[in-house]
Amino acid sequence: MPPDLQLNRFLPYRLNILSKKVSLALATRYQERFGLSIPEWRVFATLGQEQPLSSNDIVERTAMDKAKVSRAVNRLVECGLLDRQPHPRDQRLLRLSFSARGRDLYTQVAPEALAWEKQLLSVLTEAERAQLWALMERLEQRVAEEIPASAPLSDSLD
Amino acid sequence: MPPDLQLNRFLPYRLNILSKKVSLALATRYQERFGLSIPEWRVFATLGQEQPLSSNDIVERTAMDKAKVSRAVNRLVECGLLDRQPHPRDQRLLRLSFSARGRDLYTQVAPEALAWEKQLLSVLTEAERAQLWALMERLEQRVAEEIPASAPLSDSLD
DNA sequence: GTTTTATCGTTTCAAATGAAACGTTATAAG
DNA sequence: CTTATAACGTTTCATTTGAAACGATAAAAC
Repeated sequence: MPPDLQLNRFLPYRLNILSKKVSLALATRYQERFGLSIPEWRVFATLGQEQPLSSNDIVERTAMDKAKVSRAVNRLVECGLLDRQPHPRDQRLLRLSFSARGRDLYTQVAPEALAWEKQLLSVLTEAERAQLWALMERLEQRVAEEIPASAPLSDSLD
Repeated sequence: MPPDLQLNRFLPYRLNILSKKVSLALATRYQERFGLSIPEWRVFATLGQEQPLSSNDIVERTAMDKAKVSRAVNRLVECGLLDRQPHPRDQRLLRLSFSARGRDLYTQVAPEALAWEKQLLSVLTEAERAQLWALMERLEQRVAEEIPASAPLSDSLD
Protein backbone atom coordinates (compact mmCIF):
# COMPACT_ATOMS: atom_id res chain seq x y z
CA MET A 1 0.00 0.00 0.00
CA PRO A 2 1.55 3.25 -1.15
CA PRO A 3 1.70 6.17 1.30
CA ASP A 4 -1.31 8.38 0.76
CA LEU A 5 0.29 11.73 0.19
CA GLN A 6 -2.06 13.87 -1.85
CA LEU A 7 -0.11 16.92 -2.88
CA ASN A 8 -3.30 18.88 -3.47
CA ARG A 9 -4.16 18.27 0.14
CA PHE A 10 -0.72 18.91 1.49
CA LEU A 11 -0.66 22.17 3.39
CA PRO A 12 2.87 23.38 2.60
CA TYR A 13 2.24 22.88 -1.08
CA ARG A 14 -1.17 24.57 -1.10
CA LEU A 15 0.06 27.44 0.98
CA ASN A 16 2.92 28.00 -1.38
CA ILE A 17 0.69 28.07 -4.44
CA LEU A 18 -1.80 30.41 -2.85
CA SER A 19 0.93 32.73 -1.64
CA LYS A 20 2.55 32.78 -5.07
CA LYS A 21 -0.71 33.58 -6.79
CA VAL A 22 -1.57 36.39 -4.41
CA SER A 23 1.90 37.88 -4.61
CA LEU A 24 1.93 37.66 -8.37
CA ALA A 25 -1.45 39.30 -8.76
CA LEU A 26 -0.56 42.15 -6.48
CA ALA A 27 3.00 42.53 -7.72
CA THR A 28 1.79 42.93 -11.26
CA ARG A 29 -0.19 45.89 -10.04
CA TYR A 30 2.49 47.86 -8.37
CA GLN A 31 5.06 46.97 -10.93
CA GLU A 32 2.92 48.28 -13.76
CA ARG A 33 1.35 51.20 -12.00
CA PHE A 34 4.08 52.46 -9.72
CA GLY A 35 7.28 50.83 -10.93
CA LEU A 36 7.93 49.14 -7.60
CA SER A 37 9.34 45.66 -7.27
CA ILE A 38 8.12 43.52 -4.41
CA PRO A 39 11.12 44.11 -2.16
CA GLU A 40 10.84 47.82 -2.83
CA TRP A 41 7.15 47.75 -2.05
CA ARG A 42 7.81 45.91 1.20
CA VAL A 43 10.32 48.45 2.36
CA PHE A 44 8.11 51.27 1.25
CA ALA A 45 5.02 49.94 2.99
CA THR A 46 6.97 49.32 6.18
CA LEU A 47 8.04 52.93 6.28
CA GLY A 48 4.44 53.87 5.71
CA GLN A 49 3.70 52.69 9.23
CA GLU A 50 6.57 54.20 11.15
CA GLN A 51 9.27 56.68 10.43
CA PRO A 52 12.13 57.03 10.59
CA LEU A 53 13.47 53.47 10.58
CA SER A 54 16.91 51.99 10.18
CA SER A 55 17.58 49.28 7.61
CA ASN A 56 17.80 46.84 10.43
CA ASP A 57 14.39 47.86 11.75
CA ILE A 58 13.03 47.00 8.33
CA VAL A 59 14.81 43.66 8.30
CA GLU A 60 13.19 42.79 11.62
CA ARG A 61 9.73 43.92 10.60
CA THR A 62 9.66 42.21 7.21
CA ALA A 63 11.73 39.06 7.66
CA MET A 64 13.63 40.06 4.55
CA ASP A 65 17.33 39.44 4.01
CA LYS A 66 19.46 42.41 4.99
CA ALA A 67 21.25 42.46 1.65
CA LYS A 68 17.92 42.61 -0.09
CA VAL A 69 16.76 45.45 2.12
CA SER A 70 19.99 47.29 1.44
CA ARG A 71 19.47 47.00 -2.31
CA ALA A 72 15.82 47.95 -2.17
CA VAL A 73 16.59 50.99 -0.05
CA ASN A 74 19.27 52.07 -2.50
CA ARG A 75 16.89 51.89 -5.42
CA LEU A 76 14.23 53.81 -3.54
CA VAL A 77 16.71 56.50 -2.58
CA GLU A 78 17.93 56.71 -6.18
CA CYS A 79 14.34 57.06 -7.35
CA GLY A 80 13.93 59.93 -4.96
CA LEU A 81 11.26 58.23 -2.91
CA LEU A 82 13.24 57.95 0.30
CA ASP A 83 15.55 60.17 2.30
CA ARG A 84 18.55 58.48 3.83
CA GLN A 85 20.28 60.35 6.62
CA PRO A 86 22.87 59.29 9.15
CA HIS A 87 21.64 58.79 12.66
CA PRO A 88 22.94 61.61 14.83
CA ARG A 89 23.80 59.47 17.86
CA ASP A 90 24.88 56.26 16.13
CA GLN A 91 26.69 56.56 12.86
CA ARG A 92 26.17 52.92 12.00
CA LEU A 93 22.45 53.44 11.64
CA LEU A 94 20.52 55.04 8.84
CA ARG A 95 17.48 57.19 9.32
CA LEU A 96 15.18 56.27 6.49
CA SER A 97 12.04 58.21 5.79
CA PHE A 98 9.80 59.25 2.93
CA SER A 99 10.84 62.10 0.74
CA ALA A 100 8.09 64.47 -0.33
CA ARG A 101 7.61 62.42 -3.48
CA GLY A 102 7.63 59.25 -1.44
CA ARG A 103 4.90 60.54 0.80
CA ASP A 104 2.86 61.51 -2.22
CA LEU A 105 3.27 58.12 -3.80
CA TYR A 106 2.35 56.38 -0.58
CA THR A 107 -0.94 58.20 -0.39
CA GLN A 108 -1.72 56.74 -3.79
CA VAL A 109 -0.35 53.24 -3.38
CA ALA A 110 -1.61 52.38 0.06
CA PRO A 111 -5.33 52.92 -0.60
CA GLU A 112 -5.06 50.90 -3.77
CA ALA A 113 -3.38 48.03 -1.99
CA LEU A 114 -6.10 48.09 0.64
CA ALA A 115 -8.82 48.24 -1.97
CA TRP A 116 -7.30 45.31 -3.78
CA GLU A 117 -7.12 43.29 -0.58
CA LYS A 118 -10.69 44.18 0.22
CA GLN A 119 -11.80 42.97 -3.16
CA LEU A 120 -9.91 39.74 -2.68
CA LEU A 121 -11.39 39.19 0.75
CA SER A 122 -14.87 40.04 -0.45
CA VAL A 123 -15.42 36.37 -1.19
CA LEU A 124 -15.37 35.80 2.56
CA THR A 125 -17.80 36.98 5.19
CA GLU A 126 -16.59 39.06 8.06
CA ALA A 127 -16.72 36.04 10.34
CA GLU A 128 -14.74 33.98 7.87
CA ARG A 129 -12.08 36.65 7.59
CA ALA A 130 -11.69 36.70 11.34
CA GLN A 131 -11.48 32.93 11.31
CA LEU A 132 -8.82 32.98 8.62
CA TRP A 133 -6.65 35.36 10.60
CA ALA A 134 -7.03 33.26 13.70
CA LEU A 135 -6.16 30.04 11.92
CA MET A 136 -3.15 31.51 10.20
CA GLU A 137 -1.90 32.97 13.43
CA ARG A 138 -2.14 29.63 15.20
CA LEU A 139 -0.30 27.87 12.41
CA GLU A 140 2.41 30.46 12.28
CA GLN A 141 2.95 30.23 15.98
CA ARG A 142 3.08 26.46 15.80
CA VAL A 143 5.54 26.33 12.94
CA ALA A 144 7.75 28.93 14.56
CA GLU A 145 8.45 26.43 17.30
CA GLU A 146 10.04 24.12 14.75
CA ILE A 147 12.32 26.63 13.13
CA PRO A 148 15.78 26.85 14.61
CA ALA A 149 16.27 30.40 15.82
CA SER A 150 19.24 30.90 13.53
CA ALA A 151 17.37 29.97 10.37
CA PRO A 152 17.43 32.52 7.58
CA LEU A 153 13.78 32.54 6.48
CA SER A 154 14.94 33.09 2.96
CA ASP A 155 12.66 34.12 0.18
CA SER A 156 12.91 31.80 -2.72
CA LEU A 157 12.07 28.66 -0.88
CA ASP A 158 10.10 27.70 -3.89
CA MET B 1 -4.97 61.36 7.58
CA PRO B 2 -2.50 58.72 6.47
CA PRO B 3 -3.84 55.62 4.72
CA ASP B 4 -4.29 52.87 7.28
CA LEU B 5 -2.26 50.06 5.82
CA GLN B 6 -1.17 47.74 8.59
CA LEU B 7 1.34 45.36 7.09
CA ASN B 8 0.76 42.83 9.85
CA ARG B 9 -2.86 42.75 8.82
CA PHE B 10 -2.22 42.71 5.11
CA LEU B 11 -3.08 39.33 3.67
CA PRO B 12 -0.46 39.04 0.92
CA TYR B 13 2.24 39.86 3.40
CA ARG B 14 1.01 37.49 6.12
CA LEU B 15 0.49 34.72 3.63
CA ASN B 16 3.98 35.09 2.35
CA ILE B 17 5.51 34.93 5.79
CA LEU B 18 3.49 31.90 6.79
CA SER B 19 4.29 30.10 3.57
CA LYS B 20 7.99 30.86 3.96
CA LYS B 21 8.07 29.59 7.51
CA VAL B 22 6.26 26.37 6.65
CA SER B 23 8.45 25.73 3.63
CA LEU B 24 11.58 26.42 5.57
CA ALA B 25 10.66 24.15 8.43
CA LEU B 26 9.78 21.29 6.13
CA ALA B 27 12.66 21.87 3.72
CA THR B 28 15.14 21.64 6.52
CA ARG B 29 13.81 18.17 7.17
CA TYR B 30 14.13 16.67 3.77
CA GLN B 31 17.33 18.43 3.05
CA GLU B 32 18.99 17.02 6.14
CA ARG B 33 17.40 13.61 6.18
CA PHE B 34 17.08 12.74 2.52
CA GLY B 35 19.27 15.20 0.65
CA LEU B 36 16.42 16.58 -1.41
CA SER B 37 16.09 20.23 -2.34
CA ILE B 38 12.63 21.70 -2.48
CA PRO B 39 12.29 21.53 -6.27
CA GLU B 40 13.48 17.94 -6.17
CA TRP B 41 11.04 17.09 -3.44
CA ARG B 42 8.21 18.64 -5.43
CA VAL B 43 8.98 16.60 -8.50
CA PHE B 44 9.46 13.51 -6.43
CA ALA B 45 6.21 13.89 -4.54
CA THR B 46 4.31 14.56 -7.74
CA LEU B 47 5.52 11.28 -9.17
CA GLY B 48 4.46 9.62 -5.98
CA GLN B 49 0.88 10.17 -6.99
CA GLU B 50 0.95 9.14 -10.61
CA GLN B 51 3.42 7.44 -12.86
CA PRO B 52 4.74 7.75 -15.42
CA LEU B 53 4.62 11.48 -16.06
CA SER B 54 6.31 13.71 -18.59
CA SER B 55 8.22 16.79 -17.47
CA ASN B 56 5.40 18.87 -18.78
CA ASP B 57 2.87 16.98 -16.71
CA ILE B 58 4.92 17.90 -13.68
CA VAL B 59 5.08 21.53 -14.73
CA GLU B 60 1.30 21.62 -14.95
CA ARG B 61 0.73 19.87 -11.64
CA THR B 62 3.19 21.89 -9.60
CA ALA B 63 3.13 25.38 -11.17
CA MET B 64 6.92 25.21 -11.33
CA ASP B 65 9.02 26.68 -14.11
CA LYS B 66 9.87 24.17 -16.81
CA ALA B 67 13.57 24.93 -16.59
CA LYS B 68 13.45 24.25 -12.90
CA VAL B 69 11.64 20.99 -13.44
CA SER B 70 14.18 20.01 -16.05
CA ARG B 71 17.05 20.60 -13.65
CA ALA B 72 15.38 18.86 -10.73
CA VAL B 73 14.60 15.83 -12.89
CA ASN B 74 18.20 15.67 -14.03
CA ARG B 75 19.49 15.65 -10.49
CA LEU B 76 17.02 12.99 -9.46
CA VAL B 77 18.00 10.82 -12.40
CA GLU B 78 21.68 11.31 -11.61
CA CYS B 79 21.00 10.31 -8.00
CA GLY B 80 19.41 7.15 -9.27
CA LEU B 81 16.01 7.98 -7.84
CA LEU B 82 14.18 8.31 -11.15
CA ASP B 83 14.08 6.43 -14.42
CA ARG B 84 13.87 8.54 -17.54
CA GLN B 85 12.76 6.79 -20.68
CA PRO B 86 11.63 8.08 -24.04
CA HIS B 87 7.94 7.89 -24.74
CA PRO B 88 7.35 5.17 -27.33
CA ARG B 89 4.74 7.05 -29.35
CA ASP B 90 6.04 10.61 -28.96
CA GLN B 91 9.75 11.12 -28.81
CA ARG B 92 9.41 14.63 -27.47
CA LEU B 93 8.03 13.34 -24.21
CA LEU B 94 9.83 11.72 -21.34
CA ARG B 95 8.41 8.90 -19.30
CA LEU B 96 9.51 9.64 -15.77
CA SER B 97 9.01 7.13 -12.99
CA PHE B 98 10.57 5.95 -9.77
CA SER B 99 13.55 3.69 -9.89
CA ALA B 100 13.64 0.91 -7.33
CA ARG B 101 15.63 3.16 -5.03
CA GLY B 102 13.23 6.00 -5.68
CA ARG B 103 10.28 3.89 -4.70
CA ASP B 104 12.07 2.84 -1.55
CA LEU B 105 12.88 6.39 -0.62
CA TYR B 106 9.33 7.48 -1.27
CA THR B 107 7.98 4.96 1.17
CA GLN B 108 10.17 6.59 3.78
CA VAL B 109 9.71 10.23 2.88
CA ALA B 110 5.99 10.37 2.30
CA PRO B 111 4.90 9.08 5.70
CA GLU B 112 7.26 11.47 7.37
CA ALA B 113 5.93 14.40 5.42
CA LEU B 114 2.41 13.41 6.36
CA ALA B 115 3.34 12.98 9.98
CA TRP B 116 4.96 16.37 10.02
CA GLU B 117 1.89 17.96 8.50
CA LYS B 118 -0.32 16.21 10.98
CA GLN B 119 1.73 17.55 13.81
CA LEU B 120 1.53 21.03 12.39
CA LEU B 121 -2.22 20.79 11.94
CA SER B 122 -2.69 19.35 15.39
CA VAL B 123 -3.13 22.87 16.73
CA LEU B 124 -6.42 22.97 14.83
CA THR B 125 -9.55 20.96 15.40
CA GLU B 126 -10.94 18.85 12.62
CA ALA B 127 -13.60 21.45 11.94
CA GLU B 128 -11.01 24.19 11.80
CA ARG B 129 -8.92 22.25 9.35
CA ALA B 130 -11.89 21.82 7.08
CA GLN B 131 -12.59 25.51 7.40
CA LEU B 132 -9.02 26.39 6.53
CA TRP B 133 -9.13 24.32 3.35
CA ALA B 134 -12.40 25.87 2.34
CA LEU B 135 -11.20 29.41 2.93
CA MET B 136 -7.96 28.88 1.08
CA GLU B 137 -9.77 27.34 -1.82
CA ARG B 138 -12.14 30.27 -2.10
CA LEU B 139 -9.27 32.75 -2.00
CA GLU B 140 -7.28 30.86 -4.56
CA GLN B 141 -10.20 30.72 -6.91
CA ARG B 142 -10.82 34.41 -6.44
CA VAL B 143 -7.26 35.46 -7.03
CA ALA B 144 -6.96 33.24 -10.07
CA GLU B 145 -9.50 35.46 -11.77
CA GLU B 146 -7.10 38.35 -11.52
CA ILE B 147 -4.06 36.66 -12.90
CA PRO B 148 -3.57 36.99 -16.65
CA ALA B 149 -3.55 33.51 -18.13
CA SER B 150 -0.08 34.05 -19.51
CA ALA B 151 1.48 34.94 -16.20
CA PRO B 152 4.44 32.85 -15.13
CA LEU B 153 3.63 32.17 -11.46
CA SER B 154 7.27 32.25 -10.73
CA ASP B 155 8.86 31.15 -7.53
CA SER B 156 10.96 33.89 -6.16
CA LEU B 157 8.28 36.50 -5.92
CA ASP B 158 10.10 38.13 -3.15
C1' DG C 1 42.56 54.24 28.01
C1' DT C 2 43.15 50.10 25.47
C1' DT C 3 41.59 46.08 23.70
C1' DT C 4 38.17 42.90 22.58
C1' DT C 5 33.56 42.02 21.00
C1' DA C 6 29.28 43.12 18.77
C1' DT C 7 26.35 45.68 15.50
C1' DC C 8 25.06 48.00 11.10
C1' DG C 9 24.97 48.33 6.32
C1' DT C 10 27.50 47.31 1.95
C1' DT C 11 29.85 44.41 -1.15
C1' DT C 12 31.46 40.17 -3.00
C1' DC C 13 30.78 35.84 -4.96
C1' DA C 14 28.86 31.53 -6.05
C1' DA C 15 24.43 29.49 -6.73
C1' DA C 16 19.64 29.64 -8.18
C1' DT C 17 16.29 31.63 -11.08
C1' DG C 18 13.38 32.16 -15.22
C1' DA C 19 12.66 34.28 -19.84
C1' DA C 20 14.14 33.53 -24.30
C1' DA C 21 16.52 30.95 -27.80
C1' DC C 22 17.36 26.52 -29.35
C1' DG C 23 17.21 21.66 -31.42
C1' DT C 24 14.16 18.02 -32.00
C1' DT C 25 9.90 15.83 -32.90
C1' DA C 26 5.09 15.91 -33.98
C1' DT C 27 0.97 17.99 -36.07
C1' DA C 28 -1.53 21.04 -39.43
C1' DA C 29 -1.98 23.36 -43.64
C1' DG C 30 -1.38 23.74 -48.27
C1' DC D 1 4.73 15.15 -50.17
C1' DT D 2 6.18 19.64 -48.55
C1' DT D 3 5.98 23.38 -45.76
C1' DA D 4 4.55 25.81 -41.80
C1' DT D 5 3.24 25.67 -37.09
C1' DA D 6 3.20 23.92 -32.50
C1' DA D 7 4.89 21.25 -28.45
C1' DC D 8 8.60 19.29 -25.44
C1' DG D 9 12.67 19.56 -22.91
C1' DT D 10 17.42 21.59 -22.66
C1' DT D 11 20.56 25.27 -22.65
C1' DT D 12 22.01 29.96 -22.54
C1' DC D 13 22.37 34.23 -20.38
C1' DA D 14 21.34 38.12 -17.67
C1' DT D 15 19.29 38.90 -13.25
C1' DT D 16 18.26 37.86 -8.43
C1' DT D 17 19.41 35.47 -4.47
C1' DG D 18 21.55 35.24 0.22
C1' DA D 19 25.62 33.63 2.91
C1' DA D 20 29.92 35.27 4.06
C1' DA D 21 33.49 38.70 4.16
C1' DC D 22 34.18 43.33 4.87
C1' DG D 23 34.88 48.26 6.71
C1' DA D 24 33.22 51.33 10.00
C1' DT D 25 31.21 52.48 14.32
C1' DA D 26 29.78 51.56 19.04
C1' DA D 27 29.71 48.99 23.37
C1' DA D 28 31.86 45.94 26.71
C1' DA D 29 35.70 44.02 29.09
C1' DC D 30 39.80 44.62 31.16
